[in-house]
Amino acid sequence: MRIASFNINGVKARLPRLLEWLQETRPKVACLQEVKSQDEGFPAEEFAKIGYHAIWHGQKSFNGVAILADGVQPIETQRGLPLLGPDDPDDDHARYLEADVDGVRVACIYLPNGNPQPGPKFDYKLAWMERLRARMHDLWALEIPCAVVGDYNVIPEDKDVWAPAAMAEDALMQPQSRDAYARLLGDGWTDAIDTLNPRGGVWTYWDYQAGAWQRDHGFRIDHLLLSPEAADRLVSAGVDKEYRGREKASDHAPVWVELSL
DNA sequence: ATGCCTAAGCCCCTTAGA
Repeated sequence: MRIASFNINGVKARLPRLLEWLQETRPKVACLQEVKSQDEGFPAEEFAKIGYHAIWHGQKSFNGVAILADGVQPIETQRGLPLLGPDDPDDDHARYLEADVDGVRVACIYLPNGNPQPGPKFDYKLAWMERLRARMHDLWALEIPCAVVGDYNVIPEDKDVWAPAAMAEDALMQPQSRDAYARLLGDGWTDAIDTLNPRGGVWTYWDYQAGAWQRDHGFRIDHLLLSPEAADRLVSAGVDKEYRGREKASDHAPVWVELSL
């Protein structure tokens, strides 16, 4: 079973590219981030025409996540991250959606960017990561194959960025961001792409600016984290890099993992 | 030290992204 994740940067602007990618790579599950559309504007019929059923959590202008499944309806299990307590500030961003597809629990995340740091946006990012960790503890306890995939907006290590110095002040690679990500791995989750490419040098994002794509100035922030029951069945994982070079591309490339289920 | 693109909104500038 192939599970893919793609930060599409606008579902309407990206629709032809997105349909093309789905038909060419045919993932069983496709998690989308930065849909940038309200619920009523989500083009579910376009996906249905090519055999994909969908659930989505939209928002005006930015954010927005969706889960598509080939030939089956994803069964929604959670929308938004549960708050950690009465003092936890309410979170109205559309950044988390979770569903069962053919016995696999799939969570689609769009983790906050956090820039500029320090500041309230960075605080929001770190708080969101704590809520995510709590949810992942619950997912872990299910003891079923589970994949938490999406745009984590964290560069885990220096080997995951073309020039660490160029990004030193960015929220994506602050020690607090990295520590929070490392805690997820410390809990036992498997970073599929890193496991198969331990030396690094794998990018999933290239900025639109300053010729970053042409110069291969990228970094890795789109991750696929697997529970032990899924990691035991890890066959391969990778980046559909060529889609970043196509006409009207997103600034992210799709990532995917193949499980023997 | 700054801007370099791109998408969306109520839309010819601002916000957000990373």
